[in-house]
Amino acid sequence: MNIDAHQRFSDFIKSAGLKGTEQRAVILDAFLGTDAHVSVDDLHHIISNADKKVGYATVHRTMKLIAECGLAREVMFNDGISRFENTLDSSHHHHLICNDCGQIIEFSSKVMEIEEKRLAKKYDFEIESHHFKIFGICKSCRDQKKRNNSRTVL
Amino acid sequence: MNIDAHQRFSDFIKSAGLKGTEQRAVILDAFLGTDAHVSVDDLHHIISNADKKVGYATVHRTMKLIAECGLAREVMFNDGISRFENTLDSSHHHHLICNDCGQIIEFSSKVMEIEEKRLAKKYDFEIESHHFKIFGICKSCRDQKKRNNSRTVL
DNA sequence: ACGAAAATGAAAATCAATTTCAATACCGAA
DNA sequence: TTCGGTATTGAAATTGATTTTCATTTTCGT
Ligand SMILES: [Mn+2]
Ligand SMILES: [Mn+2]
Ligand SMILES: [Zn+2]
Ligand SMILES: [Zn+2]
Repeated sequence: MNIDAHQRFSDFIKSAGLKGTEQRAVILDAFLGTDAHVSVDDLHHIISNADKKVGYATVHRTMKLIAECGLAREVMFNDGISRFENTLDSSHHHHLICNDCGQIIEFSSKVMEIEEKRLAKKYDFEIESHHFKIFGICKSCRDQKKRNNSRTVL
Repeated sequence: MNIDAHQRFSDFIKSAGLKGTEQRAVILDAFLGTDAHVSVDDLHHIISNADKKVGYATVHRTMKLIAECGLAREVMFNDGISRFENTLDSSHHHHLICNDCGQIIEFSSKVMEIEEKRLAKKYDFEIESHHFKIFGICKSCRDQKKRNNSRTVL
C-alpha cells in the first residue's frame, strides 16, 4: 500500500545529497512508533528511555527532515511547542483542542475542504497548507466542572 | 453603535480591581490607531516613534489585558510572533497568509461557521474560539515568480 | 493628604528553537 | 579496502519572543 516509510526517508536523504546515519534511523523509528502529536522533547525522551543516545539538536534537525520529506506534519497548538504527527497512517484532518485537559480530538470535514477551494479561487490564492483549529472544553471536562460545582454548593 | 473602546477598557480595569494609568491609555490609543495585525514590538515602536515612553513589558502586559477584555484578538501566524487585531471594527474572520510576502487576506465564511457548529455538536465540544488559517502563495507573488522565470530563460 | 495596593520598567530569567564548531562518521571513488 | 571530501553529530552557546523580578513610583478610595 504505502511505500515503506524507511525507504521513502532514505530515498529523500539520498536525493538531497545527505547521508544515512544510525541516529536518523533511531529517530525515525521512535517517531513512527508513536501515534500521538509528539514534540522534539517528547521524542528525545522516548529515545533516551529506550537507552539510546541521540542529541537533542539531532532530533530537532532530523524531525525537520522527516517533515520535509512528507512523512510528518508539523502542527502547533496553543502552547508554543511544535509537534509532529505521522502523515502516512492518518489521513488529512483538523483538531479540536480542549483548553482544560489538552485532549485533542481529530476530525475531517469534506464541507470545509470544498469551501476552502472555493475561497482559494475567489482570492486567486495558491494553497500550500491549511489548518483549522477549534479550542474549547471537551465533554469530560465540562462534566467534571459540573460535579465540582454541585459539590461546592453542598 | 459600539460601546466606546476606552469606556469598555476602563470598565474592565475597574471591575478587575486594577488601576487606570497614563501608559495604559497610550497603549490602547496606539493599538486602536492601527488596523493591521500588530505585535507587541510593533506597538512599542509606534509608541516610541510618537515620542512617548512606555516600557516593552508594559506594552506586553497591557495588550494581554486589552485582549482579555475583548477589544483585541490574539492571532499567531507561522513566524512565532503573537499579533493583535482590533475586534470592534472588524467582524469575525479568518486568514489567508502568503508564505512569500507575508501578505494577509481576511475572509469570512458562513459555510465554515455552520460546519463548525455541526462538528461541535457531533463531538460534544463547547467551543471557546477557533481559527482557520490557509497558507500559500498570493497572486502577486505567483506573477512575480513567473516574470523571474521567463527572465532566467532569456 | 494618607497609605494600601497596583503598576512600571530595566534588567534578568525562561524556554523552545536554532546555530556553532571541533570531533566523528559516512560513502563514493580509486 | 583505504582514502578523502563532505556531511553529521552533540554539547554548549546563542537567539529571540515572552514573561518575571523587584525596587521605585503611581493610583485612588478613604
Ligand atoms: Mn492530528
Ligand atoms: Mn485579521
Ligand atoms: Zn478536556
Ligand atoms: Zn505574496
